[in-house]
Amino acid sequence: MLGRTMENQPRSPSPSLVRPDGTPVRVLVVDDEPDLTEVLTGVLGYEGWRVRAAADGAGALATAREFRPDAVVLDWMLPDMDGLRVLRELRAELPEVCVLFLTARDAVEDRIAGITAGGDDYVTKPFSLEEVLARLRGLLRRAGMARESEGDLLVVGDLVMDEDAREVSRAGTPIELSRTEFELLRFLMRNPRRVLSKAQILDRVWSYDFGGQAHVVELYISYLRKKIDAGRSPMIRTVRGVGYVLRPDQP
Amino acid sequence: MLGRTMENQPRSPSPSLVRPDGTPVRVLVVDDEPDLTEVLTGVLGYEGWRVRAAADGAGALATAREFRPDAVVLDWMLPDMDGLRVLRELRAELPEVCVLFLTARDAVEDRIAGITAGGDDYVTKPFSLEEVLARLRGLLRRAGMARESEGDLLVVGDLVMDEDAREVSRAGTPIELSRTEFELLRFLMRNPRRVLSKAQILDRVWSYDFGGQAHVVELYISYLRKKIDAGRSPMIRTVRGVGYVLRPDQP
DNA sequence: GGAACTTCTGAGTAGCCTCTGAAACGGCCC
DNA sequence: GGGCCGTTTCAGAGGCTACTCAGAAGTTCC
Repeated sequence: MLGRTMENQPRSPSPSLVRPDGTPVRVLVVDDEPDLTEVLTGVLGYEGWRVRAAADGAGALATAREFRPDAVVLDWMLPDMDGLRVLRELRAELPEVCVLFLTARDAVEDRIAGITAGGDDYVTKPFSLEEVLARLRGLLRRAGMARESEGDLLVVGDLVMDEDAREVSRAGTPIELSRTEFELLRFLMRNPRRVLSKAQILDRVWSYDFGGQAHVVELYISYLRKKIDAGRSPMIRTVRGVGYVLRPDQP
Repeated sequence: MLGRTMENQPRSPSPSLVRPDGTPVRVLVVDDEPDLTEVLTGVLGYEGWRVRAAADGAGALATAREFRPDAVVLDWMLPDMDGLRVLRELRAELPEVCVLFLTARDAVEDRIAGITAGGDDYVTKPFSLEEVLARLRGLLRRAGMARESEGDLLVVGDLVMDEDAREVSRAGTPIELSRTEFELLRFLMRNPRRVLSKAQILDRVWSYDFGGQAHVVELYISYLRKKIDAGRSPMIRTVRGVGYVLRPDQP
């Protein structure tokens, strides 16, 4: 189900990635499902990036020519063109652009081969928004649009996350996390000292087609607490009736 | 798609090779199959080298004159010219250039063997991208464009790989690897502490025309583990739902 | 021409991960 | 204090991922 919550203004936390000249990164979203482009453009805009959308290959190329994006989020199956062809024509125009493909799960083997070798990447539908954001950040960082403060490390208090290595440690001791636990923690660590509602968490960390109950968030918070706060001073706080915050002990 | 020129900043793994003056190495890719040049220019650009492409002998010579590459990746069978002739004319123009030939498996191996006595090299189609990269690095290194940190040795923890000698050892005891095992391990060792997805591994280590399933990666990881991790503390870790990491025990 | 080796496919299996449902807990308001 | 509601935790089912084995096809080397 798309668009459970949407809060749009560009937000305060780190504008994480900017171009060398200081202007915000530009992203073009291409998908023929309006719901999906809407959510994606919403979130990307909220993250402080400049966003445009297109619904098909022709529109994508036309927009790209004028908008000159740094990255493109591109559906593999478009009504008018094959994903590979769009990629080629994009590259002809913008040699340095990064492309993140969106594909159906079963279409993965369907000749996407070689995509990751050239630095591009893909995620399979249904995906979580956090995943798309993370991949996009990774692509841009590796393409030289870096400037993440702590050399690719997320740090909140004595909690440290290395996204590339997928390692997490608190006060030096390593912590093993499952995939969902990791993504949940990443979302929390990207928004420290900020209360996040369960709906927000569900929208970002779980796939957009998740049909279950918001109860899973509570469950996974509980898992995380056991691994992260166990014995130590608690970093994950509950705000009754509102949501959760990640807060370092020493402010 | 032609000329994904890419002057990317240093990307994640080591910027491996640069010219004496500090500028990135220049490589010219010559092949008449667009798919192939596309993937090759993609990878080489991603590795931080400056890349140009040409589709035939005439184009290659014209581009070379202006681009002045340090190395050329050259298909032996071009639509307009014989590989040998291209080589000669290239050398007339750029005496120092390194050439890596791409050839069909059965084609003229002995003839090429004679040519490569002069310092050039060749790989047979279908090849893996890791192999092309490794050969190219080798050529440039021998041509004095070196500056690889550990004197041609890859070292991760107590694991050591000598690429030229094709020797691997852990904690001093030598380990025999098959060709694919070796290339897989080389890719892992070139990206230590970084989670690599099966798709990434497949795209780099297996030939570009491989039509099988990502399941082979699991199989070869299992082979590698038996030889490398047997009895010792495990270096190859599985990250469920994501991929694999090579991680030294003591960071 | 055969033996040894390598690469890949397919099937079976073990174990992890995710999610549901239900029960216990605890704050908060009346 | 009692009841209510939101939260936490437990236990377990089911699905899915990754690992392993066995064997077929291809390759290399004698």
